[in-house]
Amino acid sequence: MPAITQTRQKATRPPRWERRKESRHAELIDAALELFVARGYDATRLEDIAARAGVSKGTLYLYFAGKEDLFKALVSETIVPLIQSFGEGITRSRAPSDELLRRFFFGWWSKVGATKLSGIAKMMVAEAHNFPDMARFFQKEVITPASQVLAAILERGIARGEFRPLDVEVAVNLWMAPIALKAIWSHSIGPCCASELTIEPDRFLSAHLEFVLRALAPGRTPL
Amino acid sequence: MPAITQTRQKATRPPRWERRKESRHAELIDAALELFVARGYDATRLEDIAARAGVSKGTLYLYFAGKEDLFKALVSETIVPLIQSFGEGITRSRAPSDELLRRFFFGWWSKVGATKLSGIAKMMVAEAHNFPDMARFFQKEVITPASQVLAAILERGIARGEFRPLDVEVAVNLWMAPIALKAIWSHSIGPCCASELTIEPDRFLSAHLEFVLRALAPGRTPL
Amino acid sequence: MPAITQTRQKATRPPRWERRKESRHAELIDAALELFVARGYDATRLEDIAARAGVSKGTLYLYFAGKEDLFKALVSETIVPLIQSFGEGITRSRAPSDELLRRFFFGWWSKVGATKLSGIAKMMVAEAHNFPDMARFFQKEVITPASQVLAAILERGIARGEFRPLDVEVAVNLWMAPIALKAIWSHSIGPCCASELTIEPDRFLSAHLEFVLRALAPGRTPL
Amino acid sequence: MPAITQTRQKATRPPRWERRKESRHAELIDAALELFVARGYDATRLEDIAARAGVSKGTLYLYFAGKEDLFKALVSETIVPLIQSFGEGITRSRAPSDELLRRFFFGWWSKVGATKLSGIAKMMVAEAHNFPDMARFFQKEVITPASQVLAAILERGIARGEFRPLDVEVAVNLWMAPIALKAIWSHSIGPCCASELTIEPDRFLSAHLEFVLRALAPGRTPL
DNA sequence: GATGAATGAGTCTTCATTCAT
DNA sequence: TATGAATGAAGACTCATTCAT
Repeated sequence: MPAITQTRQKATRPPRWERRKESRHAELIDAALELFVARGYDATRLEDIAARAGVSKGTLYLYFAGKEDLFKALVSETIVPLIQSFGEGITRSRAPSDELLRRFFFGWWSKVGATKLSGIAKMMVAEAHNFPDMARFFQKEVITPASQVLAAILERGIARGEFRPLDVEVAVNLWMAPIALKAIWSHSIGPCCASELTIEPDRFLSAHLEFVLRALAPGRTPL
Repeated sequence: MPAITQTRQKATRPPRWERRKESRHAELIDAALELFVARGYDATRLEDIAARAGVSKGTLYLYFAGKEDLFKALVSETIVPLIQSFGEGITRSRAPSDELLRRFFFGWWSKVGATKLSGIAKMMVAEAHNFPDMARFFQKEVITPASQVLAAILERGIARGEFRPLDVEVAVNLWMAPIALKAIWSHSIGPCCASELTIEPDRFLSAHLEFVLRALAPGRTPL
Repeated sequence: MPAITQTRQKATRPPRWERRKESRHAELIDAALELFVARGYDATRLEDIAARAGVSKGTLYLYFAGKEDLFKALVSETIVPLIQSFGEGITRSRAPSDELLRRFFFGWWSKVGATKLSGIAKMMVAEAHNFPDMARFFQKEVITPASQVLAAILERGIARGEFRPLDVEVAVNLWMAPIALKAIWSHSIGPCCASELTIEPDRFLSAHLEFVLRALAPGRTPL
Repeated sequence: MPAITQTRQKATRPPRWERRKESRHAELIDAALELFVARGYDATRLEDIAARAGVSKGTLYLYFAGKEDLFKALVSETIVPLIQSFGEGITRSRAPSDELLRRFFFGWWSKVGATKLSGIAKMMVAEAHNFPDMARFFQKEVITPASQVLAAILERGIARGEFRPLDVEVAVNLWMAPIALKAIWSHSIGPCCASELTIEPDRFLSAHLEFVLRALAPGRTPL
């Protein structure tokens, strides 16, 4: 019955208006993400966020309790779907471990690094001190899970003899860094400098993967 | 008797202020660095900077034209000495190239990463959008020179047959990332989370060096 | 019972603020005129203007970009209606020229000199150096038009043989001075001194008119 | 004895330094007059006054208790000599009364209107509200005495039958206005507008005198 | 629900005044 | 006496938040 009603409304009223009303929340989150990432938390005025979302200043308060609440909702809600979709397919696969590594790095780039979600990392770096609980949330929900996926791949490869044994914890730290920093950079210093300095993702990721695999290659005498 | 009393008061009671023109500048820069890094540019009040430097709000304006000027002076003045001292000794050495790499990574850590200067990187990441000229300055004066030192080491090693040929530009990008991100992290998300997550520099740098050297080891068949 | 109480409170307690967009602008201009004239531009605090207009400090900025903008709006908007209403009827009249002079002086006094608009002259004198464009605007929109009306009367009288020929330009300067200075005085030194020193407008204007007419009387041998 | 010492010092030391030390007070008054007149009381910074007088900010406080004291000293000290020298010669003269009038107007212009002292009038107009006691002082020491000189001339002329009887009090008010306003104007709106608008003093004063004399001419039927 | 006028606490900045040198 | 570094109160302006409509 409600479905019918909704359908009717959709049919009779202009659907765009209807849809907007339902998606105001998401539109505000989107606008906030863009501006917080670009200008920083303090330098972003709520009025600008509202304007970008196409609503008035007061309307924002119908959806969020205030600036801080908007910030926290933005981080939480944007990160959660990110986590769920990422890494699930990888660990269950039967493919060789080097293939899993490839999927990990390229997948991370396409699903996170290349999306505007990567801006959250920049935001968290900038605002961690002022929102420590958000920083912990970010660490717990993003850094740690992603690291665990990578760690799982490495451990699987070692267990299967595809990789040489090594300090997995440190390796994960080291090998996450290039893609994490690239994401942060692309929202901060990168856009300010001549764009030719930025290396294309494919070249970047391929080289990273190759170096990682060389470091993992078994049957070598220690250096 | 009153004279004595007065003399005593003069001796014990500290004067309302001291005349220390020479050191004020550096003290204000120091205080600003600490607070800007910790709280961010906007969230830092000039009065707090002044208080931390032990002066009043108005005094700050005797040394800097305003908040923005203080920020820019801080970045410029703190970075310049950093640049000059770093990398000079490395490129002239006759040591084996792997030894130079070690010196590079450990030297960078001790001279930059471990100092409060590393906080500038975090600041630049956060404020690049609002201070694009500073971002370009940072890129030109810090990122590029440091990258060039690393590139020079790699090219020397390749030329001398110590390293296998590879894409130096990408390699530099990839291998600077871990130490750069570690510096940024240590001023943002790191302090918010349980400290045991942070890997000690020595373990971190040693592993990084080892992996890099494995990736550079010559005489291997391509993967 | 509580419901009734609440209703009563709603009825009796005035709301924290009222929504009166249309009249706020004029109320602020009014308040600013009064205070700027009395205390001078610099010595007037925006908060006092806002308070006198019955609004808060922040509200002022919804209507004016800042102190300077308020000042300029005040001058422009207050002067324009003044110009339009003055002098129109005079020049078209068929009355004798001495009657036109009477209308000019008494009309100027009732429409300008006696109103708070005369305060603008005092303000412009005080702030001309700091707002030269406003001073030019005032000269162009007030002094010059008023002078032209007086000049037109004099020239008409001379042409019709009612007045003796004379240097109209200088005469206009000289004969505007008493009424202009009286306006300025009434907003500055006048109020500070014993009020009996101030001559009533009627006695003042009548005498002025008489002297002017004697100076204009034809058929005299030159002095 | 002290005289000898002073003479010796004058002979041995560079006299300019010596003289400056003695005239600091006057130099500060001069600098203050210029800036207060040009920019207004509030908008003038003490540091600028000190700089223009060639001393440091602190030195100003060795000569004046503060900004207000400087202002008051400036008004008092600059006006007093003005009063004493003016009008004394006029009233004792045996010349015809129209000649006295000429001396009055031209003398006032050369001794006051044309000097920087005329700026004080502009200043008083602007600051009367904030310094009412100074306004009263100005009225008492400048306006009233000057008016009395003019009134004395008129009354003498009337008594001697050179002028027709009239309302002296009003006439003085009316006939002081052009020269007073000219002085005020020359420090405010005049400098902002095209200079050709300003009439030369001689033409201005001559016309003024002529009109006044026509108004005073005896043996006329009332208008 | 939606709006935007109104608020007022908070911050940067200026400058008269003080005081160690 | 002279200096100018230091102070801190004061004021312009911003913007997150509230609320009458």
